[in-house]
Amino acid sequence: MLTITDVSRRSGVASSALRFYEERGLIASERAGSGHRRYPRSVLRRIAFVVFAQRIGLTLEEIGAELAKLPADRVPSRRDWSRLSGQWTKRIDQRIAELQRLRSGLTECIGCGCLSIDRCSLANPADMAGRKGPGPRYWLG
Amino acid sequence: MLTITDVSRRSGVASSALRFYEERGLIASERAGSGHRRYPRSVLRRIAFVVFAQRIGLTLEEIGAELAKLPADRVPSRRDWSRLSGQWTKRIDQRIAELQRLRSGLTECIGCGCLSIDRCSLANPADMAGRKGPGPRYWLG
DNA sequence: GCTTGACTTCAAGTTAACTTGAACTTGTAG
DNA sequence: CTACAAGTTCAAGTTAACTTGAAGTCAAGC
Repeated sequence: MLTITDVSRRSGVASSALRFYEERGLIASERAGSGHRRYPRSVLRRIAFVVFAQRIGLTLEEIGAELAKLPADRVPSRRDWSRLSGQWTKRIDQRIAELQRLRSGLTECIGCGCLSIDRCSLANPADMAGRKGPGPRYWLG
Repeated sequence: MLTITDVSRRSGVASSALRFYEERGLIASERAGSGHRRYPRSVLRRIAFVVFAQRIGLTLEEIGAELAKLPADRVPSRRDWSRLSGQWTKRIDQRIAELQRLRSGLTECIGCGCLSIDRCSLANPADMAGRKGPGPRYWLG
């Protein structure tokens, strides 16, 4: 069993973040008699999954939903993990496609002078117009 | 000259956001005798640039720095705009490359079982380890 | 026995990019 | 002339993902 500092060092995730993840139900810990956290080795893979998923662009809430699909009664197998990440390929491809669209817009659109908002579909794509509710635009990408 | 509501409707950007952009120095306005904002048509292109740049992943601060490179004494030409966006292609390509790296990691890495943080370069890439200072990891991607 | 370091909880602070609300003024249609 | 929509400023709230600080407990070495 590992202490929180052990896990932090091995995962590169700060211990404050580990406590935060626990609060959010992403990881779990047992407690030593003293009340200190003790982690099984398997938590490292779970944390790796979280970090990986974040890089891809999932929110912690989404990640939590994914992790909830894992079997609770045993340490997840290789197969369990790969089932989870099956959906990600699609998501990555979508994002790549958007970036490529933006990329071609750079030459075609800004270059040609059509970047005038109402005529240019790149400047005001559907997912932009379709946003609703408050909150920073940043989170809606 | 356009009112703030005109500009908001034509750009799809809320008027509160337009005032915010002005406060940040991204756009400017003249004032009618009443104190109400009046915008020249050219502001629409400037706003389009901001929106576009955000989709690509630049922060408002970075965008402001780019916009500062435009000539202040005249309405920017097509050429002026395309000079600015010249750097973006590189940035987009880098992001696409990272996503593709992550994508192949999905099958190669999670699938094979090496997603164990210390052995897996995907779970702990260089740019991740190299982060320093406080603040949420989200902003450092 | 005592200090030092690791751990705990809980509340509050940080960041970017806005939005919302309050309190007030201006413009326009009837 | 009177509504009422649209504009203004300024302060404070919102979101996600954490970090930081306070105040206290636990463990190991000298």
